[in-house]
Amino acid sequence: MRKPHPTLTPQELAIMKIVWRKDETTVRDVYEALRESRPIAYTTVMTMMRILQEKGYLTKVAQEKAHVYRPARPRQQVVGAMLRDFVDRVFDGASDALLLHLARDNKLTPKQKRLLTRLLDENEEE
Amino acid sequence: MRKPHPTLTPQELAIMKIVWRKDETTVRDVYEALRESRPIAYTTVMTMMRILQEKGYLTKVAQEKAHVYRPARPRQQVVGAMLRDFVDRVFDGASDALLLHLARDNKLTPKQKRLLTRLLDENEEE
DNA sequence: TCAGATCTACTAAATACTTAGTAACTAGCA
DNA sequence: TGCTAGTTACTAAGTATTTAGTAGATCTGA
Repeated sequence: MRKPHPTLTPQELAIMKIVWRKDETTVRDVYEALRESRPIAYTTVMTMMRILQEKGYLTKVAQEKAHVYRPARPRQQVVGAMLRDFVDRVFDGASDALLLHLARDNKLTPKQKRLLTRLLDENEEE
Repeated sequence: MRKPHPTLTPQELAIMKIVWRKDETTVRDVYEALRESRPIAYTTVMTMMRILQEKGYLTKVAQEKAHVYRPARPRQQVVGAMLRDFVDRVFDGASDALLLHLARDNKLTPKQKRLLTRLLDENEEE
C-alpha cells in the first residue's frame, strides 16, 4: 500500500475527472476517453487506476467481464483539498491574493471583476 | 539546458518566493531562509538555483564574493501563470468553479462569501 | 473446440524532481 | 606562508511519477 498523497498528480487527476464524470467505469472506458486527447497504452491506464485504488481514490469491484471502478471520494472533496494545497503553497494560505489575481487577469466579466474588487476592498477595511 | 517547464515545481517555488521577497540574494541567503523551516544542504540550494537560472527564472551576476541572483520575471507574472495552469488542469479553465469552492469552504469572512455568491449568481443569469 | 480478443497481475523502465557529495578555487587571517 | 571558511562547477544518486511490456486467464464466436 502506497503512502497516501495529499493531492492528485496531474495524470491521476486526468483519470479521476473521467471517473467522476461517468461515476462508474472500466479501464477501457477511461482508456478510450484519454485516447481522445493523447496516445496512451491500455496497460498504462490500468496501472494508474490500480495506484488510485491503492491510494484510496477508487473502489474496485470484480465483475463478470471487466472490473468496475467507482470514485471513493466525491469530486468536491478531492478538488477542494487540491485547491487548499495550492493556495497554501503558492499564496501562503491567503485566498485574498488568489482572488486578486483572478480579478486582474482572468476571464471574468467586467461585472464580476467589479464585485470581486469590492469584495477585496471590504476585506481591507476590516 | 533543461526544457523549460510551464510552471515552477514546489521546491523551485519555495526558492523563488524567497528571492522575490529579498529581490537580490546569494545562495547563502536562500540557504539560511530555507533552513528556518527544514533541514537542507547548501549544495542542494545551489543546484536548485542553477536550474532556476537555466530555466530563465533567475539571473546570475558574478560578484567579488558570492554570485548574486535576481528574479528574472516578476512574481505576479509567474504566479499568474501557475494559477492559470492550475485552473486549466483542475477546473478545465473555469474560474467560476474555483470561486465556488472558495465561497464554500475557505477562510473568507461571511460578508465576502455573500459577495462571492452574488458574483456567481449574476454569472448564471447571463 | 479453439483462435482471437480482452482483461488482469506483475514487472520493468523511462522521465522528472529533489537532494547532496566531491574537488578545486579564493579570500582573509594567524 | 599556509590554514580555514566560503564558494563554485560538476557529478551522483534517491524518490516520485508516468508509461508500458509480458504472461497467463477468460470469454466469445466460428
